[in-house]
Amino acid sequence: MDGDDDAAAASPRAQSSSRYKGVVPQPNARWGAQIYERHARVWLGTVADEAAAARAYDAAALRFRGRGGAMAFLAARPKAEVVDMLRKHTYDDELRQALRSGGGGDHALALVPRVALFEKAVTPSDLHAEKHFPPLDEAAPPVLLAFEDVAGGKVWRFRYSYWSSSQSYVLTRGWSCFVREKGLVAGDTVAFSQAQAAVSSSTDDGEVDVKRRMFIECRKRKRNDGGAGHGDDCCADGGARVVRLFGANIAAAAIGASCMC
DNA sequence: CAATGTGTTGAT
DNA sequence: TCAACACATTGG
Repeated sequence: MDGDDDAAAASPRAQSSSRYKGVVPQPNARWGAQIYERHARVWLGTVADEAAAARAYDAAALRFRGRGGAMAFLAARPKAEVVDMLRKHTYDDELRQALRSGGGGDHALALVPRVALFEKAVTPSDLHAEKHFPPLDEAAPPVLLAFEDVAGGKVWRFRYSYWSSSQSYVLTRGWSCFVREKGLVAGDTVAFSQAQAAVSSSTDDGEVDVKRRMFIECRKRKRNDGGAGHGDDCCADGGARVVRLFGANIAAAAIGASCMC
């Protein structure tokens, strides 16, 4: 470690680096924003607020790469994630959504003002998700809901439908993958939230639909056992445990048949 | 003089 | 493409 305690205050650029992309510390304890395009650096100016600099970069990124389409979409994502999307057959959906919301992905996710929807432990319980998610007619076909992962910005898509057999609303397709990849076990909680401000996007037809961006965040319960007696192995029951989160008792066959993992 | 943004380099 | 660092330039 370097003793830049007082140096950080006095010395120019000692303020280490920014956690935001395109944001660089300036000598006077201010922040500069820059973006690279075609081998050249485009200076976006200096501001006092680090977050403001991040927003400046965001705006620029949208301008420079917003209309880039799939190229930008791909460029903005780790190769592993793209491969992942292809394997899950969600590439088209996610690309469409990315293009609609404008931008190839924003790292400043944490800056989006959100309001909490609900939070629930991953355990059998009766959750009334229908009070929070978009209205779903019992007769209507299932819808796809997209949630942006607060940790990383990855988009998780779940099929949201009503099961008349159990008279409950459930998240099915995609949920087991989410649980597995996140390493969730019973006792952990998953928090749902949505952007405070609605986002309106116009479709090709000229229609304008207003949506709220929805977010998902994992909160792992503090673990107390050292790994012995692994009764919580999440793959043991094929993810059925987690689906019960919504009070539904999903059949293994239902997931297995359409499993995207 | 303080603030700014370009030159430049090394890394990913 | 990116950020770290140095420094020439700007302008009040």
